[in-house]
Amino acid sequence: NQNAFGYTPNVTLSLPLSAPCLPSQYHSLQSSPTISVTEPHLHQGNFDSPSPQDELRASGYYSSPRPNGAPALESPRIEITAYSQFAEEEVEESALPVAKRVNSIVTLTLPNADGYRDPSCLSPASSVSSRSCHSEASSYESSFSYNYDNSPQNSPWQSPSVSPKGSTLALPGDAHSPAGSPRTSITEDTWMGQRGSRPNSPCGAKRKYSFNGSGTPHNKYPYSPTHSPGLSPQTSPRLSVTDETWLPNTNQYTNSAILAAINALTTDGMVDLTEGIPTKARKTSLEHSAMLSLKVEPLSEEMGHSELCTEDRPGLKKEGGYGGGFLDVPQHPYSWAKPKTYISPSLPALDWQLPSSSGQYSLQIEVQPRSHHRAHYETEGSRGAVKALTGHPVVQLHGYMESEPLTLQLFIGTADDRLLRPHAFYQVHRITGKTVSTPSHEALHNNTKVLEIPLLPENNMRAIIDCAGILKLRNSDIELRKGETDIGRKNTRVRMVFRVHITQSSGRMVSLQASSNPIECSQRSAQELPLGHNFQPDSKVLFVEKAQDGHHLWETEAKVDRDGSKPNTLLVEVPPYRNQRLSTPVHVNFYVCNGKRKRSQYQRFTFVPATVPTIKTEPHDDFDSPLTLTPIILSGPGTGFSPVPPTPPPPPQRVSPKPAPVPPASPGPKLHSLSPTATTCALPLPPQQPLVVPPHVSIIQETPGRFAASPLSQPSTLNNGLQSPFSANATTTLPAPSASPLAPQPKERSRDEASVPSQALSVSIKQEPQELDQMYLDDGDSILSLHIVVSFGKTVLHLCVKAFFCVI
DNA sequence: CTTCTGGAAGTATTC
DNA sequence: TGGAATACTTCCAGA
Repeated sequence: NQNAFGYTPNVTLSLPLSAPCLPSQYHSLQSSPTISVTEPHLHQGNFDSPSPQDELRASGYYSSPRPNGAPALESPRIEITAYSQFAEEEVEESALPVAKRVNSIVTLTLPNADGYRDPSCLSPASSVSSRSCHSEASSYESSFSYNYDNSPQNSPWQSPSVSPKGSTLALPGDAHSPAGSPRTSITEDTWMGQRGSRPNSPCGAKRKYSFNGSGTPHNKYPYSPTHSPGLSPQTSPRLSVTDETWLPNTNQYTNSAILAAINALTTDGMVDLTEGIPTKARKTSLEHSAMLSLKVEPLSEEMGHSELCTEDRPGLKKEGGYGGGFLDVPQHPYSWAKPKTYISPSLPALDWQLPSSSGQYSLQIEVQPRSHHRAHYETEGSRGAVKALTGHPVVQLHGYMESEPLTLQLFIGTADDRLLRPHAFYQVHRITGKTVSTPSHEALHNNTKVLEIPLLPENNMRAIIDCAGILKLRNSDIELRKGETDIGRKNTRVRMVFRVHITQSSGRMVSLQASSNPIECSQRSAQELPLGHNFQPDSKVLFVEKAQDGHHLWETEAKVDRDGSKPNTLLVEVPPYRNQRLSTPVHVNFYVCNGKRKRSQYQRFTFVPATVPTIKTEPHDDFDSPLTLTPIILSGPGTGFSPVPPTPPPPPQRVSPKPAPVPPASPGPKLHSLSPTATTCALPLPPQQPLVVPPHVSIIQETPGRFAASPLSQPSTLNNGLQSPFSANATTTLPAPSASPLAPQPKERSRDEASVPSQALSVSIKQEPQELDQMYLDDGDSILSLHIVVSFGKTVLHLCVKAFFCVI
């Protein structure tokens, strides 16, 4: 657990405090889980792991993971969190005239040498072109930016109602004061110079990827504290969590919080006591406190924003300053002038786990992004928007009947085995241009860039995400940030995370979140790893069973049928389980291997007793929708390939993410949807079905996302996910999952198979629709063959399952 | 001329 | 400890 929750962004210090009069509206947020609400089990795909900690937090999704397992405090509290430099920038950009803004940025205090030259604001990251620092686009965007900085999450001291310049209530560091105070100036040239030079690599020399960072030669650090482009020492939310992890005891923790508070109140400009020292080389409570800024969670946050607790808080939107004449830029097609729909002060931190549905509302990713998208560096031009197999990702909010438009937020999150959180090495990048149909604008939430997209009732609260690209930040830059514990190397998988905040008539706000399937962002990985394609002649498929202690109990290479394989297709025969007489389902894993370090993620495969003829494919992370069939032969992607000696080092076992309820299989003559979260095809099975090899093989594949709720009545050819009952999120990863070797592994899951009907052959697929090109059943030789053809970009994964039964 | 991409060379880290 | 293998970034060039 320590590892799993050892660090989490944000949160950290939770001190019981008396809550100042809080607006009821906000109070409810904190005190009631309703804000983010809903029962845990409803969140499929949003939780990475149902750990005890999670349970503890079940009552409020807002709470961040606590490494020590301490339950989140229910009462008002103050969180001490790294302050985001971005917030500041945000303010400036959105509230000040361009000229002024630039100037302000230029004068930002750069207490943190290792500051992350945040691309997001000053840089290319936020502009249409990643190469331009202050492009028109950038300016334009900023005019629409919300002032996240004012969010209580960022600073309890700043009131959203503060003037656009936020000249008052400056936080610990002047750096956060938009108005800007005397500081070292940073010109664009300077900025450019830094980022432009390859040597940017902070260390210049080889770096050690040790968490303690002791190996980081800070003296070689090229960045001068005063030159860092607007990076505040506090850095990311992760800092907090990290702090917790580092802090051995509560006392220290508390002290740190107090120090932080003191600093926040008395320091003019962040004073980094340890300035100059490599972040990772100095993780002491004191140090942290120095970098921390007070942060109040929703509940207590209000205290600092009481004035904002009213229905109308246009102030939060920069339009105030914007409309007030600060900026004279063209109006965006979409009017963001509906403050009511946006209440930043109460927005949950990005690292908080939120449900995808609550009550009548459900935020779903209708069309999943492709399994890989090459992210671009700041030194490169944009590499375009993230795409889906067919078009672009699509997100829709279901159950919302109001006429008020809402704002859909999008940020790039992690895709590892830990709780979802903003990815430190990737940022969403706004894409504009004639090919983009969806308006958007960028905002900053701590160190995370957030793309805000309108969700309009007239569009059925559905948005086509064709405006989001992914920017890759240099590992060296990020790793040196104070508090950053993640390493970038081989940490190239991300997820698009969508959020929507709905303010109900009661005043309560419901925040929902839906995360996409993992997306591989590195060029290399996308070209070499078995991502659903990239199958090579020597690719092999291995089945592995591991004991709890990690050692291998069984391992065998699956036989590949080259004759039956087609280009980009691997036809694999599921090997018989070592024990032909199972009494209970057995979980094993399989993966595709293209070479020594080129392996796909583990894919779960479950052998079940003959009485339960089902196959479920369970792709990694997020899904609940299983594909249950009675298979004998499983065909995968790739072209035929020859067996190779197995070489599987047991990858880290993944902790089961969200407790996805297994849809109850309902026996019936036809395919139909069994649950809102998964489409299931249930076919009646012959009473006594003869099974070959393994009496019954169960493949469970899961993927995060949503599914078509419509019943599948025609087990015939299905075209593209969108129309397929299996649509919704089909990802697939059967034989060739898309993942990096180091990527998260299949997590423990025991619930899935449990739902397998004993008398019905059920097939449920929950994958990216766009990736599921077609599915059809054909009756041949009394053997029902279920073919699932899933395309991964250029390649196609062909899953063929044959069973001795007939479709009725 | 700019942006989008696919490739791949050059550099940094690991093995 | 040096070379090979990998992974990460930066460049190039064509569309």
